[in-house]
Amino acid sequence: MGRVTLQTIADRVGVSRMTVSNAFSRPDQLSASMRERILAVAEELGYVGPDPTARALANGSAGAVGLLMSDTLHYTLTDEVAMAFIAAISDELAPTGLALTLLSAAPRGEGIIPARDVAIDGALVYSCDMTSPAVGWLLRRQLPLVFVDQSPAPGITSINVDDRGGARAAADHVLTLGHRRIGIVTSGFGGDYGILDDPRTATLAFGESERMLGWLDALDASGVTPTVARIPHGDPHGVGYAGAEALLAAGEPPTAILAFSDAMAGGVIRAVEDKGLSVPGDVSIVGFDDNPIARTMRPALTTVRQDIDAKGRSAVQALTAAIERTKAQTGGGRAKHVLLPTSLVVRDSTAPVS
Amino acid sequence: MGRVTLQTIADRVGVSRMTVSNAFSRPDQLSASMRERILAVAEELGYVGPDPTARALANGSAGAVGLLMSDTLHYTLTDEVAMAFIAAISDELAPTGLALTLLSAAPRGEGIIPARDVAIDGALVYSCDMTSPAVGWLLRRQLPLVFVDQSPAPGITSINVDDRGGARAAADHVLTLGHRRIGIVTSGFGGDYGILDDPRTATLAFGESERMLGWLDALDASGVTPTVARIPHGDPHGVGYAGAEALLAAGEPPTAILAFSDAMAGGVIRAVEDKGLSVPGDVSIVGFDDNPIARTMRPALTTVRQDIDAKGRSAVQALTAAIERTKAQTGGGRAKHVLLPTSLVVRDSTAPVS
DNA sequence: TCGCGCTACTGTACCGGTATAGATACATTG
DNA sequence: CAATGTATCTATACCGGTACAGTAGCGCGA
Repeated sequence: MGRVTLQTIADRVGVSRMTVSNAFSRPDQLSASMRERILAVAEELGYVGPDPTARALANGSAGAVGLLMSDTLHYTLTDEVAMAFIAAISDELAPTGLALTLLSAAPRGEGIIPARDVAIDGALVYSCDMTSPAVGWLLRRQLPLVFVDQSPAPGITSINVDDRGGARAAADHVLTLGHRRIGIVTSGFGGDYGILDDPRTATLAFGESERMLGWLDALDASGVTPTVARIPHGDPHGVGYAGAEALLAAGEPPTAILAFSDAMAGGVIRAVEDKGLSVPGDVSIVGFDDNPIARTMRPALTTVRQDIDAKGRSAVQALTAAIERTKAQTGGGRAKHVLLPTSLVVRDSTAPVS
Repeated sequence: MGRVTLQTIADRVGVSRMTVSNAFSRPDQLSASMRERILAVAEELGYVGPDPTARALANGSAGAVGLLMSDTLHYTLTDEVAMAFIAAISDELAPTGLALTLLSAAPRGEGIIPARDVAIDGALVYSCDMTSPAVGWLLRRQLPLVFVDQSPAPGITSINVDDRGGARAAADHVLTLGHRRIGIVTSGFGGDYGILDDPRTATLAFGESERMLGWLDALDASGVTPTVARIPHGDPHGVGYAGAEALLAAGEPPTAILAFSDAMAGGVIRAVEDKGLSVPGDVSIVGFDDNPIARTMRPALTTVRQDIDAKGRSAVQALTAAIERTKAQTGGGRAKHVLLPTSLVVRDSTAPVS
């Protein structure tokens, strides 16, 4: 027995296929009694409802949006901040009925490239390398896109966080506490590793670079030159640990360390304590993100808070708006560039220099 | 100007639409020179490739699999264990070219139910309530399904972890250390809350119930009756904290506490220490899952390890196999029921009773 | 010179729906 | 009672591809 389609039901009931379609998709187009008859027969034949694929083709919308994340999907998926972002997205997406499809940027497979071959109505591009082929495909497909935590591109709506301002606030905070020997621990793909000679000229990823600029804004203004340790991307705890070790080994140890993320700050704390120093007694530490773990860490971590929920929600709103516009053929609708604020959250990992 | 389709290109090149289709999808079906001409024109017209939706309809496969998670997608997405599971899934899925679509079980939207309306080739159902309408839709759609961390259902492949055996090992461990006053902290949706009179008769979710049985297997065998605190589902840290508080307040405090998860164990540790007791000096604590945080916790957490990576990979393998079978019309292919092993990992949060 | 097989391309019929413009029959109105 | 609605259902033409069964042309062996 072949598959049950609208036609199967139509034949059985003795009406046109269109009427059956209406019974499911536009109930106001037929009489209640007819609708009931049709639904009864459908039920009897085990028909679940119009086939999503066929429906998608006919009315030109897939019912899903894509989420493209960095090549290292695995790392991203074990990162609390990224997860909170996805959670916010899914919350905001739920009432729209759109599903969220994860697109891996690294097409390890043969010829199948999700960013090119998966049916979606639009996509969020989160913290990706612009030169990635996956981003290229999305652009070529002319899909509505929203860039998040990426270098804003002309014509494409972007949602960013004031990383620079937040980093500046973090550095100002330790400066105000009297610290002058300040270390920085950061991490990323490619570029230079180890103790950086000149962090201003180093090749850094977008977010990393913004935070670096913020830290340096404040430090330069006070005439302080930080020691910067940059570790290859990897497990954040390990990265933070290695970074702190490098800083503590390099000449006079810092009395304050600014970390690229809270996850890395956790490793920094551990390394400092393993060295026999106390936090914040001997070394003050500031993280970034206000990861949930920052609050449960011991000592509770001073950090720069970004509103991840707002980030996810704005991104979805911008995307759904763009999808609407595309559907309505309303051409323009200029790309917006949103910058969400950050704020310093002072907890127990920072103290005046002793 | 309308949209560019195969036909547009065909007209332009002066060949049939089928030949253009072959140029993209079956290069061996035409001459290299013709293919080049076609690709050149396609490039010129800004044609990206065959439309995924149309292709999906024509060859009957969507190129994506669904992942249905519990109603509280938000909580799930902030849970390290669930995330590690997703990461494993996406790793295993990558080479197949299938994308992963997140299906929310709770359709807050108007009439759109992702589990019914999104185009997928099959789905993983992770730790869901079987009575959830979303599961019902997936079943009715006759999609290839794999159940993970759920009560196995006849005819549906399931992947489970030996929760019961693991819990038994955890309980045996503290018994061996000499503990006799043992507390249990668990949590879930619905059912009874507070200190449970009889944990055997309580209404518990599947995973919760399996672990409970395991703990009781061992404790009963030693004639030990545990005190069980069950807290409504929520932030695991808070849940663990509240559970431990309840145990410590209830009569003679336990010298060992078994927690439903590592995340909850974190809250338990904090509550115990806040009470002025030391871990493991006064109270030994065992978690469950071997969450990455278990290792970085202080004291490092003794826990029951489950191989989440294997869980995700087996689930994907089972699902892709089922999808293959469906495509090949190979009817049967009996449902498999996989049970992955667990193992006790002893760290610093347990010690002999003093 | 005929038959054969091969390559390269075409024609047609789907995949399973939806939009839109009719066609009917019956009720309403002046 | 004719004219106009209006609620219901139907016919047809897509949506943008792919499968499969041709057909034409050509090299080649006998």
